[in-house]
Amino acid sequence: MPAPTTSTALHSDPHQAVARSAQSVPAGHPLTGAFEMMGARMEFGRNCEIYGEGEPADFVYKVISGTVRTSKVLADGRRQIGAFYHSGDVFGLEVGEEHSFSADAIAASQILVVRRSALMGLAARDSHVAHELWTLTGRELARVQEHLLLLVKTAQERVVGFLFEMAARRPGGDTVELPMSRQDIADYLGLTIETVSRTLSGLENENAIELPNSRRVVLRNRPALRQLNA
Amino acid sequence: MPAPTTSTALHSDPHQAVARSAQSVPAGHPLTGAFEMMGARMEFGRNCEIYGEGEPADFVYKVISGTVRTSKVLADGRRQIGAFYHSGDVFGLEVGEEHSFSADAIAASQILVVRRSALMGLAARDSHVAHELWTLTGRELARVQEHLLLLVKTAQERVVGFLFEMAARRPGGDTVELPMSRQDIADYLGLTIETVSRTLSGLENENAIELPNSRRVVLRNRPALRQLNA
DNA sequence: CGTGATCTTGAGGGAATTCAATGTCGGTGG
DNA sequence: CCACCGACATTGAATTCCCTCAAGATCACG
Repeated sequence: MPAPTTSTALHSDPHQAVARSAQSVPAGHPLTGAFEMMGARMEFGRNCEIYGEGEPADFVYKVISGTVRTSKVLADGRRQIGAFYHSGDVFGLEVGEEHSFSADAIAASQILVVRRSALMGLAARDSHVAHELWTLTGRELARVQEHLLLLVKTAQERVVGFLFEMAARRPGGDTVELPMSRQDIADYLGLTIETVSRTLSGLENENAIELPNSRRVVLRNRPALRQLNA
Repeated sequence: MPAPTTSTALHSDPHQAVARSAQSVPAGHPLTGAFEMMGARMEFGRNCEIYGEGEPADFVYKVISGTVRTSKVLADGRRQIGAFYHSGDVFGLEVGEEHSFSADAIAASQILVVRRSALMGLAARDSHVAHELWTLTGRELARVQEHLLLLVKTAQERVVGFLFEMAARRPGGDTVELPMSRQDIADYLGLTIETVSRTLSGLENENAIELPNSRRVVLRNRPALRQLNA
């Protein structure tokens, strides 16, 4: 098991803005639209905390630009990353009253913030919105299950699986931009930073990938990677 | 990573019964009640498949008695268990159109089977039912996230975590009944059967637990276990 | 009792971690 | 411009943990 890692988290409390901007929306509006209409757009800097684990889950968030990670610090000090969220992704939608993970921006990010109570109220009146909320949670469930399946594989399979996951998000062809650090990747995959690094180097030596720099990966040989993915 | 394990799965197709027994229910009924009224009670024998991975998710299930496991066979032949469901648990509720895992009864089980379309129709008309469906999916999400956190820990922590999980389910005090085999536990925890067995033996040597027989565990020293749980 | 399935225990090896050192990149100031 | 610095990433060597393979023990059942 990887050793504990410490991370610095700059805290800010930018949520007052929402109260001002939040506004009601005509019932019957589809959620995707409602999100845009009801929310306040906010900026978060690199490593800025958006919310903390255990805080009241009064808001739901949508990434406009940038990247967000959710994470949790375990009892022994180790950090597990729950997910990375990119443009268009919704995060922070909880069924319970508290956030089960904390969230911070990996890079400067624009985030749309919506009152949870507003969505819930809308859902209570409009079954389409209710269905949309349910679908969001269901997609999250599917994502976590995929993540779980990654964690029972070998280091190489985890890293390759991660690369495919990242590649699938943006239509960048075979070039994948990694907005997160090696430590973030390691904490997402349940590996150490050294193992991630070694594995990437190994894949490069086998001509499966190319590493122009540490934050960019080119998938040179997808079939070979597919095979390593098991 | 554990080596592939093969498992025999007796197949039966007992779903015709549902069509006969399914009946509509007055709108506005709470889901918990609706489940009982709309469903057909069915019996599944040990190792009987309830549904298979990739099959249309036309039904939702609730355990009346017995235990159910959901599992998935990975590309390399290894099996990952997604969850164990006990009395009162709902399983098989999908947001998509297909089951993402297969499900089988670990022991002889009574299962309540409900048409998904009936629930969905109810949810479309009654926001309380919709909320209930959403809550079910949300609880499942929380459960999978807990499971995921287990998989990044050491073998000992996984096994201890599993024992606590099982102990929390039934109010049996410190005595925990394990309805599943060592292989099932191993496939749930991403370990080998040998490691599970060794870890349990180790815990017994440290007087943290007692093993009257292979399917029963007595938690002798919860504080010590709590510590090992990290 | 046998017999097979399940579980436990042992010995050895391999994969990932740990500890440690070196390398790279971007920024800042001399 | 480039030397320096800190953060991040890579590489190396040794260790640890868990897996693999194998043998024995226990249990349920005929």
